[in-house]
Amino acid sequence: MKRYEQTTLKQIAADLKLSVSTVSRVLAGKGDRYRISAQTADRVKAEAKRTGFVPNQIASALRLKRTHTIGLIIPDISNPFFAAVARQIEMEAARRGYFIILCDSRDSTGAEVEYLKLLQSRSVDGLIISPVGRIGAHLRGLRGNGVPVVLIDRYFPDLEAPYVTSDNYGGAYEAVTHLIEYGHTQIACVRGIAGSSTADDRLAGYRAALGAAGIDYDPQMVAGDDFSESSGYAAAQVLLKSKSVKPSAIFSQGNLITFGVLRVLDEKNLAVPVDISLVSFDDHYYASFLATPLTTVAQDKESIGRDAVKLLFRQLDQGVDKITEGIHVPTFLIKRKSVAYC
Amino acid sequence: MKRYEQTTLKQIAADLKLSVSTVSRVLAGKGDRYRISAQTADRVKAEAKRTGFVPNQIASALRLKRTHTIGLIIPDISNPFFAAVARQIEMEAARRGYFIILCDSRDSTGAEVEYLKLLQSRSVDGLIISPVGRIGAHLRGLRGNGVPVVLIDRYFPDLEAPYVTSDNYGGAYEAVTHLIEYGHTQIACVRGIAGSSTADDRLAGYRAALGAAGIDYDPQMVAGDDFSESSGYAAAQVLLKSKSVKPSAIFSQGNLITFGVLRVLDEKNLAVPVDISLVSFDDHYYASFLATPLTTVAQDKESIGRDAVKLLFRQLDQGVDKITEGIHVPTFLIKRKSVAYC
DNA sequence: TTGTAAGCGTTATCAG
DNA sequence: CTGATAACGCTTACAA
Repeated sequence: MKRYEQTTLKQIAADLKLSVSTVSRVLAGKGDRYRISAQTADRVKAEAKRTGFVPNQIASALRLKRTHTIGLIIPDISNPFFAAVARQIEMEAARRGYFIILCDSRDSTGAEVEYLKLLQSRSVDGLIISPVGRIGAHLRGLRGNGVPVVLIDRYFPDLEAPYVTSDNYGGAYEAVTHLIEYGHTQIACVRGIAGSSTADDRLAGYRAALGAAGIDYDPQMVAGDDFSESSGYAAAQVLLKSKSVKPSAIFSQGNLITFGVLRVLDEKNLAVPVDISLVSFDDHYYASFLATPLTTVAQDKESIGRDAVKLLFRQLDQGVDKITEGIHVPTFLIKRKSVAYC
Repeated sequence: MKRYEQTTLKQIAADLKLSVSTVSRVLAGKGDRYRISAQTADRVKAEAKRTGFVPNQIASALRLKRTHTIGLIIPDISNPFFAAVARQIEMEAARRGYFIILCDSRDSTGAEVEYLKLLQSRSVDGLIISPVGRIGAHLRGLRGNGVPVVLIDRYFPDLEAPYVTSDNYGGAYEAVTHLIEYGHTQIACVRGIAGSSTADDRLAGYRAALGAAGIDYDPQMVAGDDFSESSGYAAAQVLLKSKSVKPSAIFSQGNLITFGVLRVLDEKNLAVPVDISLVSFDDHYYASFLATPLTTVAQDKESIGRDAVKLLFRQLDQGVDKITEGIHVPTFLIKRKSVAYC
């Protein structure tokens, strides 16, 4: 806050005819260690309370080179998945006396790179990021400089940085296998943004499940550009309009995508699951109340957030290069009513 | 970031045998104003680029008493309403070169007060807050100190602080009137947290609509403790179990509440709208895909976020006491299929 | 056109 | 037990 007439150590010291160091030590809780007399300590505390002293963390940060701030860059805070993860991260950070600077990259690589630079000039102590593009290089530089970084949701195979993500491969495998068990062989996949580990791993899981069942993989069965509603909408349209392909089931890679798919289904008067079966990544309250309660692959957002913070602080404690671990948090398939026998 | 060997003005100055002030002036883009020769300016810029100089905003903030940071305190970032507002706020702030420190108060007054103190010690330049409790006193103190504050979603009638909120009264009035037009007279209201302007105004709108139609207000028709799903669930249960009251329609004050209500309806095998009609505050993608597409009161979250930032910066420019304006952003009723004739 | 020096508020080191 | 002093990195009068 604009600290108009904020009390400072110096003022308290002057008022009490003590030195700033003494006041600092008392107020920093180091009175005992420096054997400040109980008397002076009390006087100082009283004066601090009287004047409403609030320590200036900016000054402290400058001196200590520790801001107690961590930067959080995510593609879209209004996506329920990221909102839930962000919430968990904020809580875990707060518990440890850290603040979160929230940066919404709007799925733009440019914005992301810009944020990275700005956060650096804000001297954040660490960074949790769900990267949009392949900014491995940038991050490598940061890590090389000793800045702790944790990737969430998406990671780079070629960047030896710690990350936390769902077991996207396993989740997709389970979802598609579920579909196959219900007799489906013509299964479409509406994918997220190509090149992201999230979309790639889910696609790999999809292919593996198909393969395990002896079903040929057909690239025509895959569509979609990113994780947005509009991409889901467009993809579902081409999938359902196609002459060469006739899906009896759809595997959607994300919650927003699913809305797009549902919109197309709605427009075409296709009912779930009688006309077409549907499984979606990401779970939410609403999934059970949809026209057809949705079968979903739920992600453990709390664990993702918690583990991300844990990995970040471990780097802070033990050094950046000691931690390169990647965590794949298990998903779980919630069976509702959007899958029927083919 | 932990700026291990970060370049500083001093280093560049030493390398170039110039003074820090010169380097500072060039790199702050004030070369012209101080008539630094193009020559030296170029040398400085080149060296800055070569060494990857990033200005230390912490030092700058200490010197200038401006952190370019604004604190955002909200009750729950995973509530889609707040997530959307937060996103807008972040974007507007970023446009102006400001960062957002995100604080999730978990609807706890204690946490909120704590955050307030911490943000103060972080010297944020301003504060946007959706208050949980009646912390008017705290905020008054801040404003008295010249700290810009904007309230969102909820406001205090007794605090002359600027705020931005939906026209909750009007939105509720319209929703309930809509119900009445469909012949309902036994309309229950599942409310949010008592004492919040949001819940109070929506209740007032509800009562006014009833009154305008000559329907008596029955306190038994009102239940609910806060804006959570569990509160909605509990409230709907008492409402539907009650002997003294038989609602044919429900007006839910929030999106999470609505999930609770739906859960009860589901358990009791009550269908919307044939057995009971339902209107809910807050709109979302999912509302149109629910078993019964939901009639909702949509809030203009973008405007709320945008206006909040606008009011904040106006205070920054013109002084805190100049701005005390309250903005009520219009809502709009989206009619879908959850309301039927009684 | 450039340099000097003071100061933002804190903390750490050294001294007593 | 307490104090003086330097330093963190930057900005800005004031000088030259």
